[in-house]
Amino acid sequence: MGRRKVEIKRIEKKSSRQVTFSKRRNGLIEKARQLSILCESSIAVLVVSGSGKLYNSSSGDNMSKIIDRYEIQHADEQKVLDLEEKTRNYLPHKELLDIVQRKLEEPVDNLSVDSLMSMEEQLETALSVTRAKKTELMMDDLKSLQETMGMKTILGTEGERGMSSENCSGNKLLETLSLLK
Amino acid sequence: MGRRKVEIKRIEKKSSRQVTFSKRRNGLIEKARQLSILCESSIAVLVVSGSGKLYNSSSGDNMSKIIDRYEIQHADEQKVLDLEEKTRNYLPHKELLDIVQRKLEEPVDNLSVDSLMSMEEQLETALSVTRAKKTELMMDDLKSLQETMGMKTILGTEGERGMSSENCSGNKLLETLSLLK
DNA sequence: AACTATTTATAAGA
DNA sequence: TTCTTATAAATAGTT
Repeated sequence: MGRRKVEIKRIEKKSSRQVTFSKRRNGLIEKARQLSILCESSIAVLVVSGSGKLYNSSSGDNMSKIIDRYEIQHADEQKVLDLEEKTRNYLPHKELLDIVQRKLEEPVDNLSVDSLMSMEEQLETALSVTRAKKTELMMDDLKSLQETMGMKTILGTEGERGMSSENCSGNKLLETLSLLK
Repeated sequence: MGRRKVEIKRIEKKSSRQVTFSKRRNGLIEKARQLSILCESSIAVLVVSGSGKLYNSSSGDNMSKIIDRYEIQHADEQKVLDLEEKTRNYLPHKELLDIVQRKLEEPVDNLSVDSLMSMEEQLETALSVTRAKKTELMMDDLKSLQETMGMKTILGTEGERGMSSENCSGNKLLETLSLLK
């Protein structure tokens, strides 16, 4: 939509690339805003320019909420796959937490940016491992829930009486799952 | 761009809203893809429908990298503001870390999804506090760096010899800052 | 899921 | 950068 059709490939001329970047970025964000209003939805757009500058917009809800919603769905499932590798590559939890604890007890003046950055990294790992464990557990729950469901179908609706006590977390799980998909 | 002009306000008819949602969502994601190619940029689009379903796309780089880039810039600055409030509302670090440590030592079978979710929450707080402390320190460093810079201007380029040892983290800080904006 | 009349976005030029 | 305008592209309503 312009004086001529453009192929979708990198624009070589830097000045044109910059002008197009600015125009289309605004266009994209405006489209996001419209969609969020027209269809009652929450939309986040994050744009990182070639030079690393960040542009972002969120409509319908705030950015953190939208990103959280993404992470609920994706962060764990990826991380559970390489959980073992991660635990191999990082300190065991006990050691890690000992270190964090010692660090946080130090008076602020003795902390360096470097040590805090490293602590941040390690806490993130602890967090991702915790999340992965949670996902693991939820998957197990889901499996036994599905088994129970299957059994219910065979037994008819009266079968509920036979639900085993191991699956008592099913209701909480269902609540959680309804958030997930 | 259609048979008639539409006002940008919630579409009341559910079926039309759903059709428009689907068409415009695809349009938005395609626009993002084009922009990322035309202008060598990385773009994330996250869409949460009214019913809570998530659609997302990333082009130019993977979603986690783009979200990380956003969080480098935003997560901390907000959190440093209500750092005091947060530390008031949560367990002191030492206690928290004791609990996390005990929990992580338990055999997996004894962990419940609930306790892991709570641990996750608490680790996130520890993380945000750690980040806030880091930001605090960096701000302090920045201040003294600016003071040194000011002094250099007054003293001329030969003034470098006088840089105080407290500011030796300045170079590292500059590296970090260049990532931030 | 296709079609097409229109509107909207935007490429190039000023 | 901002505006103008010819044209391409997206899409609203229809089938």
